Amino acid sequence: MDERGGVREAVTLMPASDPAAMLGISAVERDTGLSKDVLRMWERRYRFPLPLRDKHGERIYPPEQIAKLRAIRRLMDRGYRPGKIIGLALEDLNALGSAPTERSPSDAEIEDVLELIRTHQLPELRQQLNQRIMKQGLQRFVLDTVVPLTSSVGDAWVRGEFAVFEEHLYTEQIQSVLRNAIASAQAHSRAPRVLLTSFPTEQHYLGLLMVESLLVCDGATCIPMGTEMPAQEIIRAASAHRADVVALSFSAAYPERQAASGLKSLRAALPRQVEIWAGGACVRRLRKGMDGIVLVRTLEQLGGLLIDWRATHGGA
Amino acid sequence: MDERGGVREAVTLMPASDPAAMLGISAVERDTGLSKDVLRMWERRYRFPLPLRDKHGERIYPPEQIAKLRAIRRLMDRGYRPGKIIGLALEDLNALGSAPTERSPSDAEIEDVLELIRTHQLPELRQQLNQRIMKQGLQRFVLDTVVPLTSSVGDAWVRGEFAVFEEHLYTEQIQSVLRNAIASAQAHSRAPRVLLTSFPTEQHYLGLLMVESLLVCDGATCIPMGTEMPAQEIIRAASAHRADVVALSFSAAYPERQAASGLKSLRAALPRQVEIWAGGACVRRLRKGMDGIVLVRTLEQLGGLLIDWRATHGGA
DNA sequence: GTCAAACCTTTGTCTTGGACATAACGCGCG
DNA sequence: CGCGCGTTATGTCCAAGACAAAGGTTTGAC
Repeated sequence: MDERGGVREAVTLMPASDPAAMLGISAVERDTGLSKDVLRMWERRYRFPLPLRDKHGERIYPPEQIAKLRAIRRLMDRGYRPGKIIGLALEDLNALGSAPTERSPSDAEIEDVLELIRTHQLPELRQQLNQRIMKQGLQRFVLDTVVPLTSSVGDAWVRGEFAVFEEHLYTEQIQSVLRNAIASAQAHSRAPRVLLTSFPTEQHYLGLLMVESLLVCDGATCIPMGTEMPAQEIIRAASAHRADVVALSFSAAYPERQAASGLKSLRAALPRQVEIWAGGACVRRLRKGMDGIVLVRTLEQLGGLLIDWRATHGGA
Repeated sequence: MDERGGVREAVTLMPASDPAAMLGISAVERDTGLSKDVLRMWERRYRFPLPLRDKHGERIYPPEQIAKLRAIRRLMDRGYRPGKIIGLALEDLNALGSAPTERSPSDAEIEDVLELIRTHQLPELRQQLNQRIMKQGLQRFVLDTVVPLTSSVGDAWVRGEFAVFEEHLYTEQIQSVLRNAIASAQAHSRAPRVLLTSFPTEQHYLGLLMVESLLVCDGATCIPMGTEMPAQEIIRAASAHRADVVALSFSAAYPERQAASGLKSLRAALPRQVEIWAGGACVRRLRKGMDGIVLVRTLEQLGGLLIDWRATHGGA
């Protein structure tokens, strides 16, 4: 009932857009992550988007508007506010977005992998990734390959160079490869015991997997709980599993404010000896530190944090 | 902004419920999967739920009502309609739900695993699962262990015997184990090429993983695309990867009608030589067969389907 | 000069009630 | 029985408004 993503007929005969690509408000909500309420509110306030209407008077969004909405959403994730950018043309938005493209040194190697995705060479992709793990070791693989690769894929996707399915396929393969590597590396379980998860609405799994990989490399004991864990449950789980650290991941799309307040109340509820580590793109944007919470701004820090923890708790 | 799951104060001083456990309408939507519109509509039509109001006049739902909503949702997934059951007491709902508990013969072994989850013995759980794979082989493991185990865990969860985090932890471990098994089993890639995915809003990943496991056991080439793939993308992906079969998974919660219409339009858009296999709890409820679509009512059928396919397409 | 409190602006969520599409049900007819 | 059809049950969408909370900005104190 909440899905009307199928074909809809426009009431007008404007040849502007392919009627097959028009989406209802529910489908746009899914596609862009902007709630129905927000879509209607923007229409009222900013006069964008201005969808057509089907024969029943319901909104149908042409693909151009959906593309622009996606671009806006992407910029908002980076901290822009809608009022400032909603008036810009799609190309200007894209320019804003791709401006700070920080290409890493090992450009060529990344490009090779992108090419495999582009040409749908699944076995070769898998092999290539496994080969890199072998060559670099899991730790360097995550830091030097997975991180830049994932952001390149994300960029290519918003620029329309990658289809949705290509991005999914990539994610799928990386997850598979990382899980396997984790399983192999996971042998001796030493302290600390780290509980890995994210808050509700935060579905990004890959970040958690990268963290788990790095922690396992350094011999920590991981308790992976998957995504979208309510605070109450995190507290119960930390106690049940005698966690020393609760590690939370926040993607760029996660609202900063929500992250801060969630962390604060979690801090208040957890015993003081349990550390909280917060990481991910959202955390990178937070200006101030938070009391009793370790902000992990880059994955490279993780190793050091482990060492610190062991130094502090070694005697205990 | 869309998250108000935190503590809220009730306007009344009724001692009926713990104010800390009250949730706003957004949180309830996430928790139950019932949209805000539906929650408000039920309140109008059926006089349930009847949430309290906070000082701003906004709905706050006490835990009892949330529990009942969850039970209703669960029954609806099994085909009940809201009007018939919304008047029942929570205990009656639970009785309805747990009535057809088909306990499998190997009860005791399942119970052992449940106990490990209950007592939070992560390494033992992992070991136990891996041991079973070794003993039974991947195929029997999926059919005889994962399937009944998963449904037992689900039942225990709705009965409140398992916490959310315990269920997540279980899911996490099973996925990890299955992925590893898939990676090991995946060697020679033979026909058919099977594209694995689900429609948008269908997030259940475990079903896909089980299917992939079984297919890999029989030497098929799997192209796992993850969940929530729009029909348009499935079509593009099938073409890009020259898929012979598109396999889709539908959990119990997926609306039947949506499944049927989605499958129909997908069938119309895909080339005739590409088969469509649809499986999952939702499909099991569908009465009639659909033209040009293979309904996989139980996972056991998969092996036979592969054999059939190869028999038909062997010469080509 | 720096920090913080107070204020203004922007933005998103919630509310109500109604309209309406359409799925599911149940009945009567071949 | 199985099929078609009318009826009921159910969910989504719409509109406009209220208001809280986040972000930014200005002022004031130290």
